[in-house]
Amino acid sequence: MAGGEHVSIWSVPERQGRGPRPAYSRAQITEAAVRIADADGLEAASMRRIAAELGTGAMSLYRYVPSRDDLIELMADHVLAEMDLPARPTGDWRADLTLVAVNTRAMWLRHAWLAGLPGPRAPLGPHRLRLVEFAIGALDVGVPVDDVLTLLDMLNGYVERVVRSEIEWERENRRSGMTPELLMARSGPYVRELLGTGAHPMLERVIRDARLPHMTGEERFRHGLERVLDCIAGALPPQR
Amino acid sequence: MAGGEHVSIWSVPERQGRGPRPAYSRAQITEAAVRIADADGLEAASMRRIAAELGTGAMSLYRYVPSRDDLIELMADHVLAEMDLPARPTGDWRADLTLVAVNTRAMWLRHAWLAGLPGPRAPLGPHRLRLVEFAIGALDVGVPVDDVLTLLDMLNGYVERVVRSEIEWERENRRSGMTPELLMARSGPYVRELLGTGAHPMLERVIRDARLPHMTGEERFRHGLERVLDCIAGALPPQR
DNA sequence: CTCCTCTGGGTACGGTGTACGCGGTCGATG
DNA sequence: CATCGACCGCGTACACCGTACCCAGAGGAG
Repeated sequence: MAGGEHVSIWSVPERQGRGPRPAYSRAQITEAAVRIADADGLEAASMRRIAAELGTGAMSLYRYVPSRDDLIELMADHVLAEMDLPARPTGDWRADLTLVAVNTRAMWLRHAWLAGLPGPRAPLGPHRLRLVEFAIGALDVGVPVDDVLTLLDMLNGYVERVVRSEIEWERENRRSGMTPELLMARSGPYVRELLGTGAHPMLERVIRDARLPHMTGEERFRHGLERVLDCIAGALPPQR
Repeated sequence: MAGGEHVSIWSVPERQGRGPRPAYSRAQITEAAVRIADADGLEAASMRRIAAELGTGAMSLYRYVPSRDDLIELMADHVLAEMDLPARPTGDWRADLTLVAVNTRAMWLRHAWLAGLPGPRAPLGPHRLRLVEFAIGALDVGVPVDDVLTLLDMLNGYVERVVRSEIEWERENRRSGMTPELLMARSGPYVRELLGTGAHPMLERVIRDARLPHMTGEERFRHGLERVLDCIAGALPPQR
């Protein structure tokens, strides 16, 4: 595959139709990679292992994809296809954005490796395009387009941050093989030492008063999401 | 260094004081690693290269740090020390949060590798602790602790998301060695094809009407930040 | 002084992404 | 239809990674 020259994978056509018929396809390779990444993490989805999953050699994949980074971009867009949204916004922006947020969280939890990807660049993948179309359209309720973009950054920022921390927490549990309780107990001495100094009154207060940390991830997320949507509502012109 | 058993690097003391005097220190190693990561990216900060920077062998570092992941956690907390904040919130929550947000952005731009780190787990590093103390304290203006946490997730989510995309955009420019204009021109055909289908009215509208994309990163960030702070203001009980 | 822990450092192992080159296969062209 | 060259799958090779394990020697504790 031509190396280094391309702008983004989306401008590189899959094939140009001379020579023998390809035995695989980008979609096939992408699906295999996603399967492995879901099971064993993104770093396990190495070119060799993906190739092995397909029954071929590592270097064969480079006939289909310029580099592993490009393949990862394909993976990221591929899983977005799972998110099924109405063809166009329903007119109820709050319901639409809730749908996007909840679906995004579910997808990130299903594909935890999404959390480790680089930030959002231009949304050039077809499925991402569809998603931003829907989201922007949902908030297209008489507010300047710049404000729509900002509000969506705020919402998506909240979603991604909270889900990232959920994922990280779960990974921590899995990695150490401990129950949450045991993990708490392990870090207990350090935290107790921290609190003992009295230099962290807010941390103390959070541990004493906050209810969020005792809720399930789902509850915590929905609760915060409503707050964020309230904030957005306050920034929109009065509806109707 | 004892492997695998520890909960977090913060509960592993640096030394226990028998035998010969250590030639290096965690701080020294961390600083060298940060220097390299700033210059050439996180993946360039390999154990071998960090060790070389200090004039020693790769395996010597493991006397100070259990693993590279732990070293990265040390790095992340280390750079937070650059953020100088007042000892305690000033009483003007909006000014305080602006300070945090602007400083966070500046730090991420200085240390672009922060964008690739795993999500926020429990804030156990000393500098991160200080930061969350300050932020929570700033918003401690008569609203339930849970709401404070949510609003901060929203604010930090916005900041991180926007800065991530800034970093990714800049990395793209650097990687391809192209000017932004040339890059635009390169992806032009693809985008034009997209718009030609008429299936993306919102994308079209953004390209036509949005002013945000034409502002500098700093302007774009400040502009959005004010919007987010407005949202937070709306969620607080009336002040005074 | 002896002992025993801890030091810095080397070697080795099993992985990684991918540059390059090979022989064989076929679609397009003469 | 014959031929040609682009494209196929794939193996080898290289430089690099994190780190398990081992060793000789330094130096505080008894």
